[in-house]
Amino acid sequence: MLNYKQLYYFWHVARSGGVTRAAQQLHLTPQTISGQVAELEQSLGVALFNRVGRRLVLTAAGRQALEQAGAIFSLGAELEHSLRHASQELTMQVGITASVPRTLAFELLAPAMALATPLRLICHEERPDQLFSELARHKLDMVLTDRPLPPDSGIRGYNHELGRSPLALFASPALAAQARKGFPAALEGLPVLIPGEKSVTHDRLLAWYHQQGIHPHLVGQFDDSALMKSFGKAGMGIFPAPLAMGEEITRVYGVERIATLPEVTLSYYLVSAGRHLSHPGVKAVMEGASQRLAALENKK
DNA sequence: TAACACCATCAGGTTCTCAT
DNA sequence: ATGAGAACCTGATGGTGTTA
Repeated sequence: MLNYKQLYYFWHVARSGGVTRAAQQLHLTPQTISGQVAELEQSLGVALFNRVGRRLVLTAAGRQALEQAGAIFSLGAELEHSLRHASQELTMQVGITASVPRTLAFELLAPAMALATPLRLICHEERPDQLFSELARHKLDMVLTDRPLPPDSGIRGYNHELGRSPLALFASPALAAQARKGFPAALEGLPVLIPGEKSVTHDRLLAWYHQQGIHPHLVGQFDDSALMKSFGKAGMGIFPAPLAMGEEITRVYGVERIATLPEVTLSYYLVSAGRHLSHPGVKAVMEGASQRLAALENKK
């Protein structure tokens, strides 16, 4: 029978690069770690490390063990997390990247708040890589993002597409009127506000301008989409947003929709730590998403 | 090249848990 | 209460890397 604790010590040694560092992390002495790893090797009948000088180098078996141990501890954490939450008030920890419009995030999360079991929602906004790392450590139940978790990120997570919405361009009434006269050629020379470089919209919009043979006159770049809209409201420039947000943007910011760009579609994703969505709140978000997005687009 | 620091491991003892 | 075994400790040792 595999000793879970010994495997855990091995996992720490392999990841930290040595017995001493692993001992520091685990608040144990190196002797204990070394002894337990040696026992694990003996019980498995295979060397997990080659002793090269005073360094420990993973053998092929060690690399395989490291990879599978990661999956085992991830499952263990998932089990612990779900059991702990089963006996407590249901909470849902959500990470939201800055590039997801806040109103859209609200609409997507709303089905979770309508569950029969009361749920406490805790939202976090961080850089995508930080959110994905928190998700992998089971600190979050899901991440809402416009850019899926890359397969080569080394982080364990599963992308679930929630829905798509074409991109639309908005501006203050005067600027919008100028842009509409002979759209899209009329955009040449008109000021543009653009989301930050980490946003998918940033790349897609610039590519669209390039395709149309128009040189965008960039006057501002914003990680915070609400700030970009405020500048747009003041007539500082044309700005992009998903069509699904059109009704809200025109109503709240008093701007007008210039045009929809059907060839530029934005996707939104729910990223979960496990393949199956066991959390009822996460499940509700996933199930209600396409309906919510469609309802938003019909409002326009 | 010698001195030193660092690291892994061995030996032997203690503490804790669990079954009887 | 007691004994067995697991887990951990301290002290010591020897090998290796670094630096003056």
